[in-house]
Amino acid sequence: MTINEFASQIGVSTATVSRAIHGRGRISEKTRQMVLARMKELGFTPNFHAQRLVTGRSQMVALDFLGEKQILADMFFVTLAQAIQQALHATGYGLLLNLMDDSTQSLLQLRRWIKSRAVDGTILVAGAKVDRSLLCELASARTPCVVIAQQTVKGIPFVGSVALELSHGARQVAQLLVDKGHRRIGFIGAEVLDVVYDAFREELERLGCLLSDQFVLTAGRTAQDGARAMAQMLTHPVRPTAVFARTDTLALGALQAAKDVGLKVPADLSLVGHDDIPAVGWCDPPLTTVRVHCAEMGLAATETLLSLLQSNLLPPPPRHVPSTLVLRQSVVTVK
Amino acid sequence: MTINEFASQIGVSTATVSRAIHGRGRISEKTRQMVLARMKELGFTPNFHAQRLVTGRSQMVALDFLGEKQILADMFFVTLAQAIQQALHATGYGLLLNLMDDSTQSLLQLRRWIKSRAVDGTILVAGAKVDRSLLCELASARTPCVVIAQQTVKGIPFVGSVALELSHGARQVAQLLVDKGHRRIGFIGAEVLDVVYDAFREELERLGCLLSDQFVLTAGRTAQDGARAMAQMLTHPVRPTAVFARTDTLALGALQAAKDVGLKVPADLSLVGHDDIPAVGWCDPPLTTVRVHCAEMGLAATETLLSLLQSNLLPPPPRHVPSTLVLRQSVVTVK
DNA sequence: ATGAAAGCGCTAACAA
DNA sequence: TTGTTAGCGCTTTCAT
Repeated sequence: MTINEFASQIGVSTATVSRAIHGRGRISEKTRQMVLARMKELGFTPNFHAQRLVTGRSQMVALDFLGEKQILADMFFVTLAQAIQQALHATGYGLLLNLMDDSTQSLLQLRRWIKSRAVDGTILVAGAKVDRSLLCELASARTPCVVIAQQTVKGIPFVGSVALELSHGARQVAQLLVDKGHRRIGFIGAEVLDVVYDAFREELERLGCLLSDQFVLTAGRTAQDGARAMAQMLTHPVRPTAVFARTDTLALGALQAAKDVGLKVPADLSLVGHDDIPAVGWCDPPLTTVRVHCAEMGLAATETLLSLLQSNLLPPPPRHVPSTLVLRQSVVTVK
Repeated sequence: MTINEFASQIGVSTATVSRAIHGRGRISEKTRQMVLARMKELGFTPNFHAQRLVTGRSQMVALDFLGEKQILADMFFVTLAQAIQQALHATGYGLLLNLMDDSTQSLLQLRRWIKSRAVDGTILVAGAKVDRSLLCELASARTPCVVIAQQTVKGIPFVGSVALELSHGARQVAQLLVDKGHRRIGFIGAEVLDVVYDAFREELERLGCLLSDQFVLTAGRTAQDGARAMAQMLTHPVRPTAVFARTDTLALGALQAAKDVGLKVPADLSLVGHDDIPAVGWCDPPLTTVRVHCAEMGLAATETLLSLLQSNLLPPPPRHVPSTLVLRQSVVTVK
């Protein structure tokens, strides 16, 4: 059923129907209620595309990972996407998903969606490094966009920013360990020594505790990598009393390796992970770790985007979502 | 830029541009290439909504979980959604995501999308139980829909079906255990004794091995639940030689509990999980488990939907995606 | 407060 | 082979 058929069936003009639907323009409350009631009764729903064509807005937002799904692990994704979708839904926007493996493909699709006006705005998940020129290009289409990344992005019109502040949790870990009296501290990194490592080392230094190079290892992704790193670290004549692993997966492997050489965690060795994956909640002992607040990130990104959508003029200030320490039972005061 | 402006700028009619874009209708290859080239040059992209309005098809598909996200765990979601999105992308369709918590809300949104023609079709993830009347209602809108569930759905026009055959993997586990000489076998269930349990028990019976009630426990979701169940099972004077846990999470807890009472896995007790979550690949020992093929499910669902989209006439036969056994190191021949 | 009518940008008959 | 034109279903002036 079209608005024409519907309007003539209930004996009003299409303009009146439209006014009743949107609640704007002059219309008496009585007619409005009548139209709304009969819409339900006759099951009339306006054609989405006709509305979009005439208003020029699609009421859709794209979510794109630019092929960098690894960086925000799978489990982060669901929480993030759900938070975004629900926040968008509340304001009548829909979420268009782009999960292409290849970032080039991903971008191609995104550009087409923007140029063809299929989406009004974009949420980009950028991981560690942000391609500023890409953002400038997107901005040149005058379509709002917000970037979730480890850094803030400023000074590009139409581009908002949500920064995942991993340094915060890392500093909290440093503080915790120093508070508990640890002085020989190890770090097991993922492929790259990143902002977490930097912040951790800096904070330790600030607290008067130097991170010795021999206790800093770059391991990899898997639990086996973590186990290997821990085993290697434990070959030193003077062992660390606490180890911070860049990911929970590494930490889990490290935990196993420590147990394998007869060490008790946390009695003989304190251990801290990062990410708060479910498994670290029920290993033995449950690991102290750092949590990334995905839902908050999603919400912040959505709010930023909605604000850009309403007034492209003022780019809202970057939002920060710090990671935070989750205390469990794998850290004790050093003997 | 609109098609009008573009067409007059390059000196042809809008019809010619449209023909060039879609490659149908009579048009010389020369003009076609020319138009395409100038499109790139001038950066003209047709307005999505105008196209949709006039063709009456939205080139969008909705993915909906009906608020039942628990059932397909988070990690399944990403693989599934990605497979679907990529398969859709290849045929020019976009994916509209619906992750609402509440199934009522979820349905409301879905109905609006369908009625307003915002989507051409739907992929529903239904988990264990399928609401047939709901499907009939959706079908009455004459919008294709495919259901991913544990059962097949047949006989509803416009409704396709992809069945996740968990019974297959369950039977493989039964066979494996019997092959390895196990006769006293335990089962740790999640909240409900489901198709996995049924198939497992049936297959055991078929192989001449009865599952004793005292070795069948209904535990819960968490690893702790699994640990508790295993501890209880091990209080029996005659212990099982092998245990099948309904989820890997339960199995991981059970593994810990077995170790805690001094049992070696698999030497003293064989253990099988279900779901193939990453963690079971790197625990000690790596667990034999059952894998659910999410990407295949997504692909099958998408193919089914696309076929329905092309010809609503013949509902394609239900597709089956069996779960399969993943052999690792937690099962040995019984002594 | 309500109605008439002019588009929104595109596709697809129909004409040429 | 190409152009002309009538819609697609809606919103929004501008009249009334």
